[in-house]
Amino acid sequence: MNDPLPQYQRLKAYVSDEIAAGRLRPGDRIPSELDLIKRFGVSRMTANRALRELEQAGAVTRVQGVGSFVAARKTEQAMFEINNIAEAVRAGGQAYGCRVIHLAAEAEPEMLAFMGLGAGTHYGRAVLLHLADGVPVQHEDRCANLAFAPHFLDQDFTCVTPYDHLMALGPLQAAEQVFEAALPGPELARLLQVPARLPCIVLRRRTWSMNMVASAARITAPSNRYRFSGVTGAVPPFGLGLPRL
Amino acid sequence: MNDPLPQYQRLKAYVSDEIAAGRLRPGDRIPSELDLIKRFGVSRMTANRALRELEQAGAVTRVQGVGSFVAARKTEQAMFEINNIAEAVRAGGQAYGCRVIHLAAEAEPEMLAFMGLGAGTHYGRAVLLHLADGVPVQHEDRCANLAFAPHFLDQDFTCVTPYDHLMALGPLQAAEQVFEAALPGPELARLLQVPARLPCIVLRRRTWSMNMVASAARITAPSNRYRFSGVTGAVPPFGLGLPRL
DNA sequence: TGACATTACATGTATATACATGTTGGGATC
DNA sequence: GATCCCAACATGTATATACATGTAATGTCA
Repeated sequence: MNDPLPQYQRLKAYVSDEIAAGRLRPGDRIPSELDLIKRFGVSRMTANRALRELEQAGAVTRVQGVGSFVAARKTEQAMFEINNIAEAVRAGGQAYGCRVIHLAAEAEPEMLAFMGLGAGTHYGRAVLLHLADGVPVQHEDRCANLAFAPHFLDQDFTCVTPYDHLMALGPLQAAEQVFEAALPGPELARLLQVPARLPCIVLRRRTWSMNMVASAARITAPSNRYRFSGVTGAVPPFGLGLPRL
Repeated sequence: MNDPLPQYQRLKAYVSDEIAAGRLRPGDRIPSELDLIKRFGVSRMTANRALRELEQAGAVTRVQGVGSFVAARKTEQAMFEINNIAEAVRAGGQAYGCRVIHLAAEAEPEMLAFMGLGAGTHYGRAVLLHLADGVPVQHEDRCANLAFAPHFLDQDFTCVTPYDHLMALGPLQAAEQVFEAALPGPELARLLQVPARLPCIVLRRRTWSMNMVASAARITAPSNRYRFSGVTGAVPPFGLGLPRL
């Protein structure tokens, strides 16, 4: 019925499972082509293809003459700038701060529906206010899948952003993002310290990792304090012409 | 000094240059592995690698038993959904319409600065109102580089969206997008037929093609009538079953 | 004319082999 | 002990070959 996976796919799955399971961590040396040949009985070209494709996928770094290693973390960069708000604030030369508004083991029904997970799954919810030089720039209502991040609620989010914590647990597989505009409403306006009639941009995001929904978030930012932007592709003047495919 | 390019890179460059130059257009058949073997005197594995990597890069679609083709529009798909508004409306089962508000050979200074092009370049500006079942869903203020799209102002935008026209002229290289939230202001509110206090989402976008800025646009959409969304990466449980927002 | 087999073509994967390039460590030599 | 050379290893690329799988067109036969 179902064909067996091609050999090179099996090798890729083997290596990326080791990474996903945490047995191989960023910077670790992964099996060389010769190792894979001996372990799986394949030819070198097959092992080479597996490792090369893992490199192209950003999961692995290869250095000629030295070996292959688990890549640091480039995956998230490619995905329309899943921004680390703390880094973005600091990059602008401002001081980053965070206030924890709410922390609970239960999530709102609306958010749960958004995450698309059924009953029997446990959630952690964190409502945070991100500050730049003390001024609120983003309100974040995040719901994490505790099956993916068991210690989500134990984090001190004034030090470690949800982004940092979740990213450390596994590579980002996919992200869905929806942009909307909305008025903040009285409570949000108070938290963000903006007039209730100031339009805010609302980003709802779901991320997948380790073959499950890792977390969902609703991020609200006053449009005059924070903008979501992204560049995809290679902008010519720097990339010397067409991005080499 | 500089090593010659590897063979497979030469093949990739050859094919992607043909695409970039417009000699191969979306849907066109590209040289088969056998063609490349005969033309460049390489082995089949080398031609295979070149075409396979072009496929992974999204430039080419390959069908076993049939051939390889210039990818329809996967490029733009990968770039955070540069949506064709007409298609999006029709996909929702509504009738698409477009009203041309303004058409001129001059662009606003603000837009010109945004495009980042100096003097001596010619621009065409089109202000359009996109309708779904007669209801305005998007206001588009677009400025095209006439060096890239010389016949931009001759288009009948009630039939051909700027997207269609520009996409037909060359492959998308890069896109920059900024999302903001704003109130529409009296004139826009009148055009969009919404209350002046309804928050709208504003997307400013620049696109590059053929090594130049192809066009810039400011797209305004009432948040209750249109949403910008995108998925990046592969959503795990085989793609399906995520609750629509 | 319609059904079916054949053929040509194209891609998908896998192997064995070869040579090139780069790194590293160990051992011989001075 | 310091230096240099070389072997072992790892990746990078290329080739010839093989078989599998899939599509499309063609020709044959009823």
